Amino acid sequence: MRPAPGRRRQILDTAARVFAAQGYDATTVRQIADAAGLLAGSLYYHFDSKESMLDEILSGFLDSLWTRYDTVLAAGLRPRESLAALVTASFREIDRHRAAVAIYQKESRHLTDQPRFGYLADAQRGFERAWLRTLESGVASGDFRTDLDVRLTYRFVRDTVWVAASWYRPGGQHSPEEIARQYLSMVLEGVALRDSHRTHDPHD
Amino acid sequence: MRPAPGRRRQILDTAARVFAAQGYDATTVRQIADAAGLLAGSLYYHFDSKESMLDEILSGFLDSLWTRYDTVLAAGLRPRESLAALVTASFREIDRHRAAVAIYQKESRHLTDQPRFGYLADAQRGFERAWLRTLESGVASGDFRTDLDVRLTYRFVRDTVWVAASWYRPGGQHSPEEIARQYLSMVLEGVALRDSHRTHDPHD
Amino acid sequence: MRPAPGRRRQILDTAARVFAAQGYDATTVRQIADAAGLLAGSLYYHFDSKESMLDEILSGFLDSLWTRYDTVLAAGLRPRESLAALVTASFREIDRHRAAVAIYQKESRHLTDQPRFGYLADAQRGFERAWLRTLESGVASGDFRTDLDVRLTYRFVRDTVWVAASWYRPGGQHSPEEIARQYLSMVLEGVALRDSHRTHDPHD
Amino acid sequence: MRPAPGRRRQILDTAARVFAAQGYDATTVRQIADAAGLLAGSLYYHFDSKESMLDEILSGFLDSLWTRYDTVLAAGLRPRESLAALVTASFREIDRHRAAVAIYQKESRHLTDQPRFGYLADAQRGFERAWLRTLESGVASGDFRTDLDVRLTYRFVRDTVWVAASWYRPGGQHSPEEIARQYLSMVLEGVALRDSHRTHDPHD
DNA sequence: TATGAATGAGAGTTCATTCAT
DNA sequence: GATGAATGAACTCTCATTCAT
Repeated sequence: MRPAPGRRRQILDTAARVFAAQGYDATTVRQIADAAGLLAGSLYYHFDSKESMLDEILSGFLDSLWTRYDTVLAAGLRPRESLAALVTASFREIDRHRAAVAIYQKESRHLTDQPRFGYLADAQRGFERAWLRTLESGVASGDFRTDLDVRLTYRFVRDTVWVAASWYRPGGQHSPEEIARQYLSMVLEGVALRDSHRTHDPHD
Repeated sequence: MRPAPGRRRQILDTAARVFAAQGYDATTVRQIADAAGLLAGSLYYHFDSKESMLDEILSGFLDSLWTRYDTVLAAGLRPRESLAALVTASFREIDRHRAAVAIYQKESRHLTDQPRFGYLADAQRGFERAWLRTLESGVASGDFRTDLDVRLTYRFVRDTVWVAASWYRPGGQHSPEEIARQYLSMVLEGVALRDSHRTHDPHD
Repeated sequence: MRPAPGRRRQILDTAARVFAAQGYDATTVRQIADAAGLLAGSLYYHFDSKESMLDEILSGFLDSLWTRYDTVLAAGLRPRESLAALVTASFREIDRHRAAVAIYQKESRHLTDQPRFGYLADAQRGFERAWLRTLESGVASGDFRTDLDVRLTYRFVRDTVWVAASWYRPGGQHSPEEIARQYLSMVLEGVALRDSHRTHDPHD
Repeated sequence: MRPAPGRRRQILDTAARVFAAQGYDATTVRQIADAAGLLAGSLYYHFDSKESMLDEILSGFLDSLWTRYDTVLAAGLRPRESLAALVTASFREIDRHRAAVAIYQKESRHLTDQPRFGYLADAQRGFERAWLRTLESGVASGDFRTDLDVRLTYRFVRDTVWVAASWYRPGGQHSPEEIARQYLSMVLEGVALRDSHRTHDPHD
């Protein structure tokens, strides 16, 4: 009698894993069905198209991500702390939705044109606004360097975080928080040795 | 009026552009043919298959890239200079082979399994060796920080450079050298403001 | 109303008929589909490929044929009876698998090179062994003539039987047994009139 | 200045060889061109289509064959000698036009429908008339057996000769005349041993 | 005579999707 | 909820043929 809410989720997770591994276009619904243990046709009882699976995967991930981002942005933290919180939140989402993140990175660019995926462009604009605001207020407050192109810096920070999804394996030796800390250290303090590194650990 | 030794190249460049924009699997040979100004079937006069176009695009790019990397690695530079030279060479290649780089990033992961694209895995191992060696000798020489996970740093530097291909547009306001300089500054010195930034420009 | 375990068979029989009539290469899967009453693409729900249909047709025929031949060869008949039994069995198979036999004759020569159809060469060798053994023991026993090249005779008997598939129509005026009897009479006794033919029918 | 009459012939012979080996439909004009040492497009300087090559091969063979048959039929031989002469003429043609004969046997059945190849049906009817007349006059003269179905006997004799083309290799150990003699002996006298075989060789 | 490049029709095959059971 | 069979559009690729050079 239960409509089996778990089955849907399970199929969707399977689909996400396969999409992430092979690419959306290169994945056939049969492969998803095989991996989920039913026949291709049966998927259409749960979803009305392959595209709608993709849609649900991506929008689910973005919803979850924005919930976290909004919390951070609403907290009124100082620029450095805000940036740290955004990065940490991002790595936590990579940890939880690794497949979705990988799909997002591979497919989002050419999906944004389709009306159905208009929210991808919205999200993109949202990211840009959030990061830029954080960076600019950091520059204003004297937390961040002035001599860098702020758009370039924005891209640098953004990419720096998200590409980690392409190699990060949940359950590996690094926790998302640990990775976030190291990434933040590199982004903020740089890779080159300097005096401060000799005397004390630059990250708390 | 020459019967076109360049026709092959022109078709290949077109294919690369379309692959980069839409993804390899999502691109049809008709789209390539349309963009190149001939019929789909006519492509097969010049190339064996869609896959062999991809092959030629990727291997051409990697050959070119390794030629530059090898020159840098053979120069015996000090770690900081070596890293700077590798980054600059990378941005120059991104500038020259933007489409190929984008394709490489999107498709290489799932292509490495196929024997035909085995050289992708070779290249990957080569990158790893080159970057790690550079970073490790920099750590040993006191140029780079000791408190960072070197593998993590390798991935950070590597990805940080290559994702730029996803937004970089040749002919824009930044030359590859200029972008390389700013990236290097961020990677080496960090984004956060510190004393040295106040008094003088740490790069050039 | 059964969902059709017979559908596969029916499609395969249709394919065999079309292959026999037009030749394998000249037959399109669309023609097969039309004749079977479905769309071309739907054939691939039942079969892997056009080639696998051919494979199944030929191997099915050869299996059936060898079942009969083995029975005859294991019976330990005297050479004349053995030859008669092989010929009769052959005509019965022609009657039952006319299309497959026609395909076998037209296509087998150039298929034997392909690994997938290696069993065709095996069958060929098996035929040769069976017929030669029968003929040679008949020569030894004094049943068959000594003055003929035994390999030439083997080919004569073999071909003489199988080409009949090219004009034989099941359900015509001659039963396979009747045709076998007349063929055997011609092969064994010849077409020319001789004394024995004047006085009595040499074959009962 | 010579239009190179030899080149045409050479290409046509090459085409015949390839058609015979692989089947007409399975042969591409490129394969013919490769084997003849020019490019596919260049064939169309000599012939106006692939089909016209086939046409020329088959009609050339049939013209040659009928020239010989007509000579035999016009000679007013007695039935046995006439049959012997036809069989011998056939084996000589197999020897001279092996490829054409093989093509004729494989392809003629489904070509007869096409208007262009109407002469194949004519030839078929001509064969039937010639052989039947010979056999019937032999039956009437007491040379051939009465107790056999004359149409079946016709097919038997006809097939018996022509399938030899499928294995005969010119320049092998048997001359066409030798093969004709043995075939005639089998067809006329049979394979079974009888008194006459013990005392003298039935064929001169 | 031959080449190189292209055409255009059609081949085998794949695949998302539908639907009666 | 799931299956088995089918659809129909689109795909990659092949190939006979054309034609300017």
